[in-house]
Amino acid sequence: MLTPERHRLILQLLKEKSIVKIQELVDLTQTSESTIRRDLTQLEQGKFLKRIHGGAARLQGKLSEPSMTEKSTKNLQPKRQIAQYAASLVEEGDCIYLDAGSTVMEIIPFLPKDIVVVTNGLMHINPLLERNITTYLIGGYAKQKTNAIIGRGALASLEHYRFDKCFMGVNGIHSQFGYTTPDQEEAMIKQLAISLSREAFVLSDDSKFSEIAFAKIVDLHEATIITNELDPETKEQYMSKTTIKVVTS
Amino acid sequence: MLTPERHRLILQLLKEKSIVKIQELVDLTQTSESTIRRDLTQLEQGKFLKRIHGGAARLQGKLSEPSMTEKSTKNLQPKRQIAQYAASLVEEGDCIYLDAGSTVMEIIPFLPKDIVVVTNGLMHINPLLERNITTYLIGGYAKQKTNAIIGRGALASLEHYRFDKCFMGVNGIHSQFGYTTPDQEEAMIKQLAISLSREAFVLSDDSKFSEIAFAKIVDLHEATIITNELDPETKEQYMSKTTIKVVTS
DNA sequence: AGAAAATGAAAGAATTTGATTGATTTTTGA
DNA sequence: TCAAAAATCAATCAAATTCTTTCATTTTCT
Repeated sequence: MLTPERHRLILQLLKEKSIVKIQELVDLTQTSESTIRRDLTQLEQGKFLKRIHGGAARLQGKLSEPSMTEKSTKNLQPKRQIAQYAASLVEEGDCIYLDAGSTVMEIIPFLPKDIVVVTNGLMHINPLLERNITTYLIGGYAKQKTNAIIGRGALASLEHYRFDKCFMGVNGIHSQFGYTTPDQEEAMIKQLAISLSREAFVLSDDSKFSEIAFAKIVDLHEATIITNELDPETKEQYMSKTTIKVVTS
Repeated sequence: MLTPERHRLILQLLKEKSIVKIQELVDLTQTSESTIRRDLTQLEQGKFLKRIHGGAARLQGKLSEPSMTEKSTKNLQPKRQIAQYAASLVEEGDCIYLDAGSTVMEIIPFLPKDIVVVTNGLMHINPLLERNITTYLIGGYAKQKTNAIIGRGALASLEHYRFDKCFMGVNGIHSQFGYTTPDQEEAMIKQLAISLSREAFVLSDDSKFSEIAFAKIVDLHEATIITNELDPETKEQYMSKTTIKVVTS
């Protein structure tokens, strides 16, 4: 991994955590402790962070919102592992579709730069543009709650594209009904995007496996699930119907 | 657990409790009594708290209150005056187009709620959704520099709409060539949006009137210029070709 | 290929930590 | 009130962790 890439990852993590341990960064970047130490030294010289014994701390960041943020960061680790693996599937030159949603957003820092991204996720735009990734946005109705573009116009807009791969988030995965999401409109977008892709991937941490179905959106056969730990019973239940890639820490 | 992280937890607990016992902190941080004592000593030296027998107490003055940044006075900038007037032209039930750009964005706080907005400006989305205004986004290529959606897809996406009014920003206004903008792609979007509107308005403070033309985008006849002060000579120069509404303070 | 830069590993120095000990303070109970 | 008991405290030390420095190896650039 290139130096600027590592630096970017480190600073990104610091935006969320305010304090990071060396070991976390070693895991995140898959490099040695020495390299991380060198990175931290450089970043400190550039006044991007402050080194502390055992890791690094954010400089100007807000120290005053631990309760909510702290909780979300604990749930962030599996999400990020999944995202990192998913991003490794993307090859240079690919044209990919990114579904709206926080899980899928985690992919962005790990994506190669020389690709084209199409998305209906408003939250994705800034991180993508900051990385200088060519980005197309689906047109249509802007839904406030999920920051997604949906509706009839979105479907029409989406139809003009074809994708090498698409990465979808879901609210739940149901062994019989398929991937579920509470909004029929969003479901239609997801389904269309999947049908426009040569390969489809669903990002889901284990909490999403449940037997509560809201809206059937697509048969399990058509996509690969990328998830973290999964108890054997659940896995067996799904394995006959779909491909499951389990990302371990 | 890293030292600053413990310190943060201790101070946070002190915000809620005003007095904390050593044992509470041991439980909270999962460390030893010795460590907590050392932490308290350090935090007392830094004047963050006062040690008391059995624990620590919050001290009176709150240093941690970064005084709220003073909201801008009632001194309305020209941009805002123009925006406020422009917004007053919008009636309930209207469907309007908002061009990308910071000048046009100023309109948003003044818009009536019961309208439909279509835009190619990524920066507009959040303020619009926060006001619960129904918002549609044009699809297409996301241009980083101006945070605008442009390109062939954007034109196609735009074509499906019709507007009661549209509000455009410009880089310059040229008496002969018309409204100018440095990007041909953006110019095409602007031109199409204007042609799809029953009425078109151009928002421009006086600094935009200049004789430097980059790209002609539309005849002056088709739109009304909303601007602030304008010297008589300039005004006369344009008046025969377009409608000018001058907003005064 | 050769030079320059980046990387990973290792050794010793420095820091942090937890347990212990004895001193000090607070509480208890007659 | 006073002394014993209990709780808290500061000081110390050894173990664990982390840090810096150094050097050989790999990668990258010319």
